[in-house]
Amino acid sequence: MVANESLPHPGREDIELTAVLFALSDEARLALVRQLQAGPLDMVDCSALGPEVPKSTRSHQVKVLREAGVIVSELHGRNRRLTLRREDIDARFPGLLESVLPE
Amino acid sequence: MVANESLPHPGREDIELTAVLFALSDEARLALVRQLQAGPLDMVDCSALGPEVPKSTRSHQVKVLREAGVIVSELHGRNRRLTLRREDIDARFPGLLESVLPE
DNA sequence: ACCATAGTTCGATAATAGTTGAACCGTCTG
DNA sequence: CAGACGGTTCAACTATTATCGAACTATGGT
Repeated sequence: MVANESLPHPGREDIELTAVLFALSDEARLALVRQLQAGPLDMVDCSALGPEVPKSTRSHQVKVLREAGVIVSELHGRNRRLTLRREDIDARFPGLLESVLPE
Repeated sequence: MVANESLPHPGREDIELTAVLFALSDEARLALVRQLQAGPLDMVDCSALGPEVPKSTRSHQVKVLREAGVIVSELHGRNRRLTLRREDIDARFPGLLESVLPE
């Protein structure tokens, strides 16, 4: 398995509410999503997960959000660019992000 | 510890978002909360948790929702009456329930 | 071409959560 | 007042999730 391959993301229709809620039920992941509100961010610049956190742990947290369909993780240069899937989540569960993320 | 004692419920201000999201991130618990949308229900009448589920398991599921502040569980005769804390959740996280429960 | 960077994956371990039977407790009904 | 009923709690077990080091891999810069 090559790190380069584009990682699997669920299609919009495959996003499950319980998976989204679970992904957001963790302080660190919620903080990351909140940070992504302002726009896409390279993983390395995401301070939300904490500076002291090993990269394998960070990778895991991002994976949970990605597999739940909350974020997109694309290869961008030698970084991963993380993007909140706002339109998809809004389409599937209108009002959810608005209620969970601060204004 | 007596079963009769009123069980601990967090005050409105102590309800934490991550705990609520976690409580709702389980299909059975989510189904129960959806059932409670229509109004309070005695625990014994809650079909959402499934009919084959042992009572200790049901008690545990209800506990998670109660401790998260999602529902109130009051002694009502020899039953437990479950009530969705709609006002409290709405006050703390406006729009959340509306987005998570079907219209 | 080399090396540093950013990140994934794997494997092990720790921590948390779920499931269930058994024992128990109040309340209601007869 | 003796059941039956509806639940809670406990303890043991299982299952899922989190954490993190180590090995590995593209990529970009020099």
